[in-house]
Amino acid sequence: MSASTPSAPAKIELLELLAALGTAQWRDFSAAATRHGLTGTQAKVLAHLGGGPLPMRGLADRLVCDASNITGIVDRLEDQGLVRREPSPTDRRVKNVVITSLGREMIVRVRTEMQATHSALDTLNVEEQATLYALLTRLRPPLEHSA
Amino acid sequence: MSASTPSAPAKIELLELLAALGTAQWRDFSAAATRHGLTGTQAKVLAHLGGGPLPMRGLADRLVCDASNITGIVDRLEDQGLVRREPSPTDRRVKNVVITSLGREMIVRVRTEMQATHSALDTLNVEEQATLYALLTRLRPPLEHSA
DNA sequence: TATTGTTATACTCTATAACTATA
DNA sequence: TATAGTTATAGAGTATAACAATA
Repeated sequence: MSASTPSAPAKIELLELLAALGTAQWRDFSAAATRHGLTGTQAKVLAHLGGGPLPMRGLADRLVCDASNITGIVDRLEDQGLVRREPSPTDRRVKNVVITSLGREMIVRVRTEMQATHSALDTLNVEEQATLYALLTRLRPPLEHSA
Repeated sequence: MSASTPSAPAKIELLELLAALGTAQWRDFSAAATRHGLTGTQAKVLAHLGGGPLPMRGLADRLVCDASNITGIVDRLEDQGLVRREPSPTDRRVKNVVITSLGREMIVRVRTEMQATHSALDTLNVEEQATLYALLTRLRPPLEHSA
């Protein structure tokens, strides 16, 4: 049954494979976060803050959710000492969310504990990983602006 | 073979690309569901029931969540006439969840309205889709048992 | 006037624990 | 004893609407 020649898989199959993989990937990430006392969303926020501070509004854009939700999410992260709010020097309406050193340690730990995803990638050799990366990169832009 | 080999992307980059894609894919699916008055989870249940009836417990396994959650989820779907509960003929403890014809129409509509994902796939030619499908298939098994 | 962040509200999804009716 | 489904509860994420402070 396992056809070694995929001979143009139906689009719908590729779509659902992508969906199944995405779901599993998120589950893996969330499970790793839970092991460290975080929710998947909280860990995702920490990951987004790794590149530098972001205003509340910027986080809402990245999570693709209403801005009102960010208040509570950042509250809970701040309670755990993983981020802190800082007033913007240029716009007194804005609060920048900064990841703390503790938050940085946390997201590193979560990332290194995504066992399932790591082991899955190990089934591909370097050249295959490069091919996959190239194809996924071309898929990314249109999907990113989906919402 | 793509001429542009990105010189062995770091594993972490491939990982995050996969995560970003999975997130976008789920967002696209959820948005399509919302346009039809469903949540992403409700639409996912309908998708799982497309292959035939499943007991409550079977749905819990597929959604990878506690069985107690399924009661409410199926309740809300039943209120909308998209599924119905049927007693199992062989085990009086079991209730099989059956998708209705209305439910079937609904999930078809949701699937055909995943605009972003469809347009993303269109950026790849048939051969590239086959290559991607083959690579993702090899990634699937270990990821599926992640939780 | 428009934007940033917040609050209040309501709904859905989630896990845990305890219960029932079956097996 | 074990399993299927339910109920009760509490926490988290989500959208909507309204508000104060600032631009």
